[in-house]
Amino acid sequence: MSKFPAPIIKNPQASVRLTDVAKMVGVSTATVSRALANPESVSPATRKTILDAVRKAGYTPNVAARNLRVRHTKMVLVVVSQISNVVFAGVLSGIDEELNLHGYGLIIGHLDNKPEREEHFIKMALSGAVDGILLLSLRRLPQGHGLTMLDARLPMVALNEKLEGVSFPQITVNDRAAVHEIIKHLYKLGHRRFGHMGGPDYNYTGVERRRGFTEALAKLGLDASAAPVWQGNYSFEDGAVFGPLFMQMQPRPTAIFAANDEMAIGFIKYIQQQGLRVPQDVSVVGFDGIAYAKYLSPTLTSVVQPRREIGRAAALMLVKQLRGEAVAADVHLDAKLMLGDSTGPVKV
Amino acid sequence: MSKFPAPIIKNPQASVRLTDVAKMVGVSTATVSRALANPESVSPATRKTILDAVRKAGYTPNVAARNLRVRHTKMVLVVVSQISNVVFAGVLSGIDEELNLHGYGLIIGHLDNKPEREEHFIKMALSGAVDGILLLSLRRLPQGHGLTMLDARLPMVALNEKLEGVSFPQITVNDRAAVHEIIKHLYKLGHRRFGHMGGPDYNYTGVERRRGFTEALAKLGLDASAAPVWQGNYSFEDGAVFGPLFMQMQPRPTAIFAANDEMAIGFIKYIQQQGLRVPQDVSVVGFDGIAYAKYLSPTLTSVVQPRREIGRAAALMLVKQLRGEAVAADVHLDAKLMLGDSTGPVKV
DNA sequence: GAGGGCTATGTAATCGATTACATGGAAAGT
DNA sequence: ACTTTCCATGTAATCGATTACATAGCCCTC
Repeated sequence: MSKFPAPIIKNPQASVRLTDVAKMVGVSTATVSRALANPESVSPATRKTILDAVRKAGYTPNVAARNLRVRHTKMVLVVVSQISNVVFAGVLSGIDEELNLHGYGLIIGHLDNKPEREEHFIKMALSGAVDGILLLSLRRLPQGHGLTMLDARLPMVALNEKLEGVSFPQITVNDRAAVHEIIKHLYKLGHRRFGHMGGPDYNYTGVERRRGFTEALAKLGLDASAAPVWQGNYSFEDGAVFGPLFMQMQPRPTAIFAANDEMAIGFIKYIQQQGLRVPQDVSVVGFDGIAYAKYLSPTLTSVVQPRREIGRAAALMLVKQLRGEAVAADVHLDAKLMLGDSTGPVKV
Repeated sequence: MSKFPAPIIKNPQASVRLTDVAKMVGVSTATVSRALANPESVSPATRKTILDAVRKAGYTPNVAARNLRVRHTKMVLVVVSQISNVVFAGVLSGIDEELNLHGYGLIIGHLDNKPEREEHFIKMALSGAVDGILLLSLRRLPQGHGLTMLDARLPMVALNEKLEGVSFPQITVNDRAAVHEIIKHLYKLGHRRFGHMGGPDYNYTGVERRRGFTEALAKLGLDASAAPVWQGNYSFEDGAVFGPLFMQMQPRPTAIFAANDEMAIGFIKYIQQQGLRVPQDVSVVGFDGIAYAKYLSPTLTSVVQPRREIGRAAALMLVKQLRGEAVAADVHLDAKLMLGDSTGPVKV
């Protein structure tokens, strides 16, 4: 058994080459190539003949050959930890949209929450399969490890992350400011005892949202160190896990800020089952503003992230680098507070 | 200004070629290539020297050159109408997982609900950028149009769709059987007046779920033609749109089956706002079994789709074709009814 | 009408791997 | 000792485009 089975080409004779078209028309391959890439550089008459022949023969240039010769692929790799995450999916849509506009294609490197897969995508990038890389919400790694080692090799942009000691631009949402807004809103409703269900601290968003929380409390003159801060992994399940912890507190916080919507939802479900009412007994705020938030009972107060814009901005920055243009060092976008029914005045 | 700007290579001299390694070691390029692809075919001594040099030089084979020569890319294109759809995202995860296992990479062709983009991916496939294609829930097109025209050119598999006059295998979920189960369940709870919020009829799932609905009613001896059947586009918004239609019916159906969860959720939200209670006043069933279904109030009765398995099965079938192995004509997977609190006995 | 410039096209090198075929030498068989 | 086989390696063709450079013909100009 051969180690390299022949590729299955259902219809081998159907593959038309540039040479074939050239022969059909009776010109050189150079002329055909030019007629396709640079129509004005060929006389109108030959151009027409060639284009007709191309259509008739169903010729499509072989990209491997082209890529080899021109030394780029017009492809971008975006490495993402989990595509089924709705926030990432939205960002991905934005990336795809913008890249498309500029003639670039998209290869998704799905880590599936297995950081060791980075190795595979590093190889891919090094092999010249893509012209640039987008890093979406990656787990922080020691400097120079993982995909960041490609820093010096390829144009890159990081999204939703703030990597240290790295020379490429990064684009983030101003999470901390959004958290300040949340806390201020709750404060105005009379809340003074807060709790936070935070995300993991191996990436930017988890850290920033937590930091925003303690900062905001301090700013309001409250004792941040007295506020319970739990740590979860952004799942419904972890939200539910915090439920019992919350229930047994004495006194309980009157307002909970969760670092993402899923945890907020899991938490609300749990405490509702315990007979508590939201927001009458506790106010709960999420983060991300996923579509489902509007359909829960109560609807969830959250922060809506400009997902598509994050993606587009990052893609555009990468494209600019690819074109050799200068790019801003970093970009910050703003998220917007979305008021729902899960927050209300503190119980008197 | 040149039409073809030079690619930006941040560190051009860093790109090591096979020849460079060969020179370093003092062997021919053939030997280096063999040491990498087929280690046993090279003497242990040279193998070690070569592998060391490869590591030291940081050499990674150029894929464009390889692809050109071996005439395949080890890449698969999956065309999907909307990646932010959670069902598709789950399927995508499964595809990615299985493909990975077999050494294939994944290029996602995102239509973003714009069918005209198919053209672009057809070109891509024809240009030899991928070895095979996966079609995920595509809009039905007249025979031989759109991506199905590639039927004779490349190995393909369709998911969640049943295209006509096409020679490649297709994998689907037995939606109709699942719908039968739903209706039977509701019937046992005493329901006799049913309504259906269907999906669009330009793809398989919409048609099948609607067909399952009328079939199931008929099987129970009910007058299917009397049951209201609306048509939506699977969105929350459309679910809400059916709300007023439902409200003004006289008499109202006591049970509503929605062709997906989003519509069910949008509908429930609307009628709850109108003061109706689910399931006391109406039972509602969704389809897909998205994670959020468990966190609504009431939790949603739905059908959980084996998303990951659909993806894996399809990917495996494609890989088999790619290896020239025989594959089953079509595959049907089963979905499982998931009971929630949105269904209950009919009001007496 | 000689020379310069311009346009349309052709010739052939090139990108960087893989691999069919050739070869030299060692091991094995007679 | 002589042929055969086999193993490790080398030589060079090949994949299919793009494009630098060369050239032929035409138009202009002086």
